[in-house]
Amino acid sequence: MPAPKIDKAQAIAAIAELFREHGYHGTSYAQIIKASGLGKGSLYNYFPGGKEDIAKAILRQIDCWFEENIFAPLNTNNDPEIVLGKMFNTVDTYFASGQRICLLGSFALCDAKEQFSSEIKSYFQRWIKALSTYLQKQGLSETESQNLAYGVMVAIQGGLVMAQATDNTDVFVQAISEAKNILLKALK
Amino acid sequence: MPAPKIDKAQAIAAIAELFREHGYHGTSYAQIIKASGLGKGSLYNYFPGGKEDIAKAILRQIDCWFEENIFAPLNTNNDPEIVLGKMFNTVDTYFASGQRICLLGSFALCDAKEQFSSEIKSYFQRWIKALSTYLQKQGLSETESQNLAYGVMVAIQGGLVMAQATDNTDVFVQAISEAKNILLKALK
DNA sequence: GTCTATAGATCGATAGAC
DNA sequence: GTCTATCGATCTATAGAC
Repeated sequence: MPAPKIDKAQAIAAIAELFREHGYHGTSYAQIIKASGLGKGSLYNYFPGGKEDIAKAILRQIDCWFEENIFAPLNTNNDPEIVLGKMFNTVDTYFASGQRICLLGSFALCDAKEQFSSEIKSYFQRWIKALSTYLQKQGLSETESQNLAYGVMVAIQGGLVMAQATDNTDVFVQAISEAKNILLKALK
Repeated sequence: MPAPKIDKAQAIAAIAELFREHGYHGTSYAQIIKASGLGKGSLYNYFPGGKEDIAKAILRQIDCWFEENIFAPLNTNNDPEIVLGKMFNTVDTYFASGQRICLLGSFALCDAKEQFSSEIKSYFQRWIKALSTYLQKQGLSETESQNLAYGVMVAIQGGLVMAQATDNTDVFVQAISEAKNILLKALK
């Protein structure tokens, strides 16, 4: 049995960019077929549940990526300057300095809050948990750590919205830079 | 000629809530008819350009509301504690402490960025302009005023996204409370 | 000016050939 | 397992009666 011409993970990633651009309801199968390189038959073979199934696969892929590249690296005791610097760098790269949106934030705000609410909640709560746990291990109180972690998420999501709204990546870059400084200052 | 049974502005406001809930692409004429109380004929009579026309009327209504209730009151020299306190109170009420989203932020992030980009840009830039002008009149530099104003917008939009994502209004309330404190501290 | 009926296109989803 | 053809439903928009 030969390997499929188009990798499944690759197709999911391509469709994810579609969803980022047009939203969940704004994305049609016609677009999905074109972007993924898969026929409708293959799509329903891979994702029997249809569009919702595709979206959940995308959210799972994103979840895995963040687990590996953002959440897991926070599970350490290393120097805040390095650990947090790395996190914010990764965030900046992942969101292309604000040009690329957060699909979970997008789903939460507009499109598909109810449909994917458990995935959305899990994503954000695990990020907050990972970050605040790290801050606690650095000596901050539970309350302060949580508040700071929420503040970081607000800065990232707000930065993404404002970067999109004003077509200006500086807003995002500035927002996450300030968020980082607040954390480092609190740990001093 | 009798007055129309359903006020046009009232219908627009009702449809706006639909868009907030389901997004632009997620909202259908069937829902619009039901929510507005208008027939399809009336809708196309009021808004010949169809759905896009309706959305633009909504954005205009929102724009007017903010002009009157947020932007204009900033054009004063009164005490920051009062002026800014009032702005953040109005914001908190308008967005129902995070339960009600910002339609322009929603459009910017997900649905309809290109379609309404000029309306979106204008809304945010005028808010930033109004706020930073007030801050300048209170003695801050142009750069600092602008940075602070952007920070406020990031906090509001990020707070809204996170409140929706985590189903927790505290995030929003906390975010705008901090944003207010940062402004007042800078003006001290 | 507002309604109903319906057009024409596109939607998500399925069936059946290969 | 992947394709094309096509389904019924729903979409936005229009036409025509009143």
